[in-house]
Amino acid sequence: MATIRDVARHVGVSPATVSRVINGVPGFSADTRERVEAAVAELGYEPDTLARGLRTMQSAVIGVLATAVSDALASQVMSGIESAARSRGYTVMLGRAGLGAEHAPSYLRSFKTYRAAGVVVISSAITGDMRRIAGARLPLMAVAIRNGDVFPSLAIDDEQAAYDGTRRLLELGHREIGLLAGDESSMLVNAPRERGYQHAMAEADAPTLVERGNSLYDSAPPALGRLLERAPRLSAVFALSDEMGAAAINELQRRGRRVPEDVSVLGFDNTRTSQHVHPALSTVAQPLERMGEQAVFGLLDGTWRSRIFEHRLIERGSTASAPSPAPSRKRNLP
Amino acid sequence: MATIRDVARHVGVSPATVSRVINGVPGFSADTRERVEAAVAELGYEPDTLARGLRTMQSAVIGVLATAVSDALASQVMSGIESAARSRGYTVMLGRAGLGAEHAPSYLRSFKTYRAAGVVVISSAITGDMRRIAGARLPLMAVAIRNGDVFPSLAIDDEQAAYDGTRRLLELGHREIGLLAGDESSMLVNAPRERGYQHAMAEADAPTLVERGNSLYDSAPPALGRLLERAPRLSAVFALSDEMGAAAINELQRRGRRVPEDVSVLGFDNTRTSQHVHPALSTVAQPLERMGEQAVFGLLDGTWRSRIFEHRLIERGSTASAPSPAPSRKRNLP
DNA sequence: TTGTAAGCGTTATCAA
DNA sequence: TTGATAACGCTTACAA
Repeated sequence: MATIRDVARHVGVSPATVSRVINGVPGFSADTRERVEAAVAELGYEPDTLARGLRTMQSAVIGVLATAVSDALASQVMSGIESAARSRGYTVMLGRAGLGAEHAPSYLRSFKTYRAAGVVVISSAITGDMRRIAGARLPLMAVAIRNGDVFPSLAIDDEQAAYDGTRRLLELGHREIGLLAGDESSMLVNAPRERGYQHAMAEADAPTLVERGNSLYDSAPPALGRLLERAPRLSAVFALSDEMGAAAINELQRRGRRVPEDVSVLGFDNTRTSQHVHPALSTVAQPLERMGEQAVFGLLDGTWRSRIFEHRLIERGSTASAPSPAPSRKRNLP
Repeated sequence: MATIRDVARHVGVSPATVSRVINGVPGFSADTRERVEAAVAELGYEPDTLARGLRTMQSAVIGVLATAVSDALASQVMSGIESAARSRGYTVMLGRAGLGAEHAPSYLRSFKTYRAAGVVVISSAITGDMRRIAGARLPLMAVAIRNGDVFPSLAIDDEQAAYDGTRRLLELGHREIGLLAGDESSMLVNAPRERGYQHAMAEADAPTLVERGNSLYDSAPPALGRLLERAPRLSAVFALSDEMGAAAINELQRRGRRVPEDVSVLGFDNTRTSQHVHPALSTVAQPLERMGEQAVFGLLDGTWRSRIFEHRLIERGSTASAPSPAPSRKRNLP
């Protein structure tokens, strides 16, 4: 591999001059510039990132911390991160924090010693510990989760979004709406969503009905079972994740209920999973890729301030008007 | 951030000694070792990866090149890569090559200047171009794709796997089995799979029936439509990707056919998508995570030789015996 | 068992 | 407009 000295020698200038040309630092004639560029091309010279990073005390990497790398939501955010990073000439370093964020410290240390420009943390909280490890040089920014001003984040207003989703179901004439919530470990995103649901239901004077899964597919059927046991005639299910929403659709159909004719299902997040069921899952969308992009731009431009993104209700085939209630026997008695 | 000199000064030894202790290079007393370790802990010293990499001419990073970051198959492989890398103290650098591998060169160059220990390329071919850019120092290893001995890879025997899948469908009594194939751009994995299908069908003297999608969900319904048009009474569909398989199940049900009672559906890859439909998709499984792990171990241990992994048929709810043929009118005529 | 010193490939400072 | 030089933090001969 050619070094900057090789190029310098080849052109007959000093390494410093070559460096200036490469980095666009003023201080060279148009002539030398051309000759340097020619030599760079001819020798196939690539600046050594490690040496440069050592000298400048920073390198062109963005760290990413996801709870699980094969998670659909995280994948979509990462997709945005990658494209933004690439557009700025940065590369992405990937770390899996684990469900309890147990690997976060070691990855953070690693990112720090690589002199990463910043780290985006996907849908898990930035703890004081993490901040302390990262230190002043390494800005952290959370995506798809927030906690007031405790840490900088790019997220939607989960409470409002869940409120809007519930409202829509209510508007469609549903009253018995079951909530498939996530587990305690992700309270920062689940609690506000639950509040949004509770709020809308209270406003409409409708009875609330909550069962808890863990946001993953397999947790939904049993939770749905419990919902159905408590409210056999429920006409809508609001799942706080698309995986649970997809599972709800499938489980409902397995139990002989039609979706959306008998019961409507609404999901959350708009991950690709929502399009992999039939009928396709209506869902409360977060602009995940855009959030990923903006996170790296924020990190790189030094404007790592929190921002709230617009959520959006996407209605696909899984939601419809509530079925007109079957005539109740009692009332029909003369 | 503390440097190695700070630690040295703190202990009252030379930087060299500290370095030796840290790297376990023989040449220090038990006593100094303890004192150095204490100082390291006290100062919170972390060796600078960049400086170390510059000096040793290599760094603890593994590059990953995926066609798309948010792809389910790639995600699963990456999951294995991450865990193997972490177990060896390596970090993962992520690159998205794009469908036509258009970004592969630039990422490869980047990985090279970071002095990565190796690169794993997920389900796309390693071209001569890529090899040339990587040079001798940067080993490349493909996963979930292969091409004889043209490049080193970890993959299943796609032809045999598709053959086995088709055989199983045949054993279940199916004869009219439609194939939902992928597109030309991924021929290295699709062609052998198609051959496997053709081979099994020919052996059984059954008519072949192929329509092409692009491996993604949305491409399947139209392709399935064409299949159904050509063979309205087909009793099984073999999809060469789980997304297409999932889509086939949903589309079949939408058209009023029961799965698996009327038509069986078999998928390919065993990505998480296969479990997100109802009935759950039977599929030909590749050990994706394990392949990812083994790829990094191979890269790191310098044994980057091709290896064929065992595929496995996973039967879930989407496959069953062929329906007994409805009595054909003609034959029933006396 | 330990220390000295050189050098990895850059860039920044200073002088020309 | 250019060049010499030092320094970034580390490892590794080589010397003691």
